[in-house]
Order: sequence, then C-alpha cells, then structure tokens
Amino acid sequence: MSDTNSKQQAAFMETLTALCKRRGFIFQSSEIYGGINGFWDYGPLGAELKRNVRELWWRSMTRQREDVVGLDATIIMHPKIWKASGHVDTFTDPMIDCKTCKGRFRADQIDEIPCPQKPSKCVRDCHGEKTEARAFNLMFKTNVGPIESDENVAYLRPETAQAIFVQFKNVLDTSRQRVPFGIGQIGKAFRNEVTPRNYTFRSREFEQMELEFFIRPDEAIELLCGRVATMADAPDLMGAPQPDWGWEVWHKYWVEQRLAWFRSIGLPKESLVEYWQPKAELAHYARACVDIQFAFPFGIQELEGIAARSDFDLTQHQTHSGKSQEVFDDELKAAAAKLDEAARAAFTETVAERWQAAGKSGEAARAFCAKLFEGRYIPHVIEPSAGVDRLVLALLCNAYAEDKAPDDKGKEESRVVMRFDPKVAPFKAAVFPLLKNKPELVAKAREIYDALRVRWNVFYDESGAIGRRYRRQDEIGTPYGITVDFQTLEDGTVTWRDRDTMQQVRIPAAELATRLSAALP
RNA sequence: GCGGGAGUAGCUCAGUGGUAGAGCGUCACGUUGCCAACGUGAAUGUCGUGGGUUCAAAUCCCAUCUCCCGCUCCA
Repeated sequence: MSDTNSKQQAAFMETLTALCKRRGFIFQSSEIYGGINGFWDYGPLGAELKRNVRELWWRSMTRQREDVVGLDATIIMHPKIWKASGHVDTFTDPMIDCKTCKGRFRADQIDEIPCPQKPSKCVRDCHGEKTEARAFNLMFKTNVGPIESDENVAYLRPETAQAIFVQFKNVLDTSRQRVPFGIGQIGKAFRNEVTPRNYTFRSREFEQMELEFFIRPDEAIELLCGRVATMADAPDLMGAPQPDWGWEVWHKYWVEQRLAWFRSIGLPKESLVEYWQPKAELAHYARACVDIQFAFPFGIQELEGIAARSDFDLTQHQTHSGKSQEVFDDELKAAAAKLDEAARAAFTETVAERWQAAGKSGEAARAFCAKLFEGRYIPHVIEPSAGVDRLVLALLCNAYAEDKAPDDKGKEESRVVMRFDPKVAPFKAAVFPLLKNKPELVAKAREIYDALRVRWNVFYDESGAIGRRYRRQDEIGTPYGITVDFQTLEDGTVTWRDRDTMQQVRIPAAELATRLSAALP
C-alpha cells in the first residue's frame, strides 16, 4: 500500500468514524471516563443496523432451513471446556519479553530457544535485558462465586463454537434432527487482544454468528452411497444438499451459501474475496479453511472463516468429559448389514490403508470401521463463523458515498449518503409533512407514520426545509422519503423519494405498505 | 510491546502563560408549495485525566488514558 493511499484510507476512516459518532452509529465505550481500549458501543442507529444483520443471519441460517436449529448458550462455561478445546494450554503460558531484541518467548522454553541476535546462545544465557515471566493469556479470566481463588477460575468464552459442541448431544436428542444438520448461535465472545486496531474491526468484546454443521464422515457416506461425491462431480451448490456429498462438497457448499448471503445484504461481489488458506497455515485439525474477506479501507480483512474441522472438537470433548459424542445412524447400520463378512473386511482394509497413508494409525481405522458397521460415528463438522461487528463495519464502509446533488438554486453541492441495502438500513423510510405550520399536513403525515411504524422502523421529521430533511436521512441511509403535501389532502397520493437516485414519484398512500414490503423481503 | 503523531463545544478545527473562540450541526419561535434557503434567540466545555511549576496553565513539566500511523503480535 503506497504512502498516499495509506493516508487517503486513514482520512476515509476518520470521516467515517466522525459520521458514526455524529449520527449515533458507534461510540467509544466509557467515553466520559477517557474510553477503554478495544471496546465499542452502538448508538441508536448502530444498534438498529447490527440488529438487522443478526436478524437476517438468524432468519436465513436457522428459520429458513429445515436442517439447522438455534442455540443461545452462556458466556461463562465450565473451565474444562477450554482445556479440551486447547485454549487454556495455548494461551496461559507465562511469557518473557526481551527488551533488547524485542522477542517474546515462552518461559518454559528459554533454555531451548536460541537468541535471535546471538543464535549460539539460548535465550536464558544471552545478554538481552529480559522481563520477569508474565502470564500472557488471551482469555479474560474471572472467578465464579465471590471468593477469588485458583479453585474457581473461569473464563469468558473466546469463541461461541465450543458451547455448540458441548450441547451437541442435548440438541440432537431434543430437536428431532439427524446428521447432517447444523446448530447456529449468535453471541458475545471476548479476547484480550494484544493490539485492538482498526476501529471496531478487532475488539476485545465482540459478537459472533456461528454455525456448526455436522456431517457424516466420508467413510459412512461411502458405505451408504457406494461412493463419495467430490467437487470433481460439479455438484449444484445452490440447490438442495445431496446424500452423497463428502466433506469437501459440504465445505464448498457453505462457502457459496455464505458468499451469496453477504451479497444479499448489500456487499458487492467485487468487494468480497474468497481466500483459501494454504496447507501450512491450517490448524493441525483443519482439513481446509476459507476466509471470506472484505476490501476494507485499511486492507483486505476476514469477515468470516469457513473451516472443515473434521471430528476434532467432538472427539476432544468426548475424551475430556468421558461422555460419548457418537451418534447412531440407522440408515448406516442398515447399509452395513447388507455387506457380508468379506466385503466388510475389504472395506476395513481399504480405510486402514488410506488412514496409514495419511499418517494415522491402522488400528484406529479398524476400530472406527467396526463402529461404522454398528451405525456409530462421531460427526464431522463444517464451521462458518462470522464476526458481527466487523460485518457491520464492512456495511458502513461499503455504504459511505459522496456525490453531487443540486441545491434549490440548481447549484451542485456535495451530498453524503449511506447507501445501505434497505434490508439493513436502520430506518426503512422517513415521513414528512411538506410544511410544519399547516396542521392538516402534519395530521395526515402523522397518520401515515403511525400506520407504517407498526411494521417497520420509520422516522418522522417536520423541522426545517424539506430538502434539509431529505439530506439528513441520506446521511443515515434511510432508503425512502415519504412527503405529504396539499395534493395528498385532495387525492390521497404522496411523493415517494428514492435515496440513491433522488427521483420522486407520486403514489397513493394506500400503496406504501406494499412498496415497503417489496423492498424488504 | 517499540517508535512517531494527536486529544479544546455534537463534528471539523483556531487559540504558545493573562476574559475559552469560529464554522457547521442541534434546539425553540417565525418564515418556507419538494432537495443542506432565511431571520431571531438558545443550549452545549472541569481545554482527555491526575499531579506539579507559577500571582496566573488549554498553553510549561511529570505521569496516565484514549485515538491514528509504522513495526511487532494476532490460537
């Protein structure tokens, strides 16, 4: 990024943050006490915008799908969950900083790690000036109960995913779902980031919208369908999921579904990047991970990660809790029952060879196959996990526009307009009486306003010249303006003004609800 | 964590030791027959916070918080 670009982009972010504050989208948390780093509040308009995003996600991911159900779990959970997930071990190590070379090292490894400046010596023995070992933990810590002790330490969840995994069995038992199916959740998560940066993009308290979609292991699909469909079969990813889809197809399916959703709420196709993490970048348990990225002014950054996590998470929780996370699949058992002894042995050996080629144990493969023949397995999972706050920020960045508009004398003036998709816009419409000092206009406008606000978030404004009121709504992204004038009193029509084109048409007031419904499916 | 810059009205900013300001915005009243019109009036500041120097601090010093930029970090 060039220096000039970098300055322009910083200036853009300053303009945007100023607008967000001035109009009540986003405030710094605890501002009157000097603020607190990495925490942000949503003002009246931001709260509406964010709520719309959550509602649209929830609707498309759970209510409009037969195969996904919802969950709303607690933020504080049993600390063993974070042990099982790997978060405690990875993030509670005491760390030592070297003031000389600026390196940061795990305290238990300073005898092994060579000094970056003088590799012949280990970090312990090098000349660098080092800090005391300090606890370095990205999880927020608290105590359950009023007494602070090591016995009752708990953590604020650093991700919402684990709650879904640990309630997997309860949801399966009560929701009448069967694999493949998903559990969706929206909720707060907390990470004690080293450097919160880029406005709300990386915050210490943030909200996630996550789906854990549980699928059969490929080997089970092979038993059921005879073969496993892959991307080479060119499956229809926007159509209905098929029983022979393996993890690869399911993973790509969710990438496509999610991209389509982002476009549906107003992010243009060209602003979105599908980034496939190279093998070396993947976490050890992940088979594939795609980041859906957005071209923010400060760089191309992740909005959502879609990971194929195999059976890692449920297996971890089965091991740590001692509670089986296996499902029973009677279709699978029936399919296996049709195989004779020799066919089963052949299948088992094929799987064992495949696993061994991938560096896993043949013994484990044989045990796994024996379970499969009984209809039992631990489901694999595809995880589309999105950040609500960074998506709201993307919508704000994407919506901001300055264009030229004529004033009342026909002179060109610059206009700030937030081009939100109507579905996410905080206010869907604004209702104005043309003149405030004409009681009959005010009464009619208020009548229309009262009728519309039953269904939509609608704004009423009577102060100032009409053009000024239009511009105020442009700046907060209200897509439609409805103006009551003298003709309204005669024939019941109003003017309907479009935010983006500034065109006006006369329509009967009775059609307003139909118009709004059409724009807000 | 390191280095640099910044913090004064809701926003953008001026003010370098001596009465805290401007533009825009907001609110009220009047005016106004469709794109930031006009008139009159009003509100809003412990000058980021805490301490120090001084007769006197927005201004000088120290500490601290927050924001921005560049490194570093980011399961």
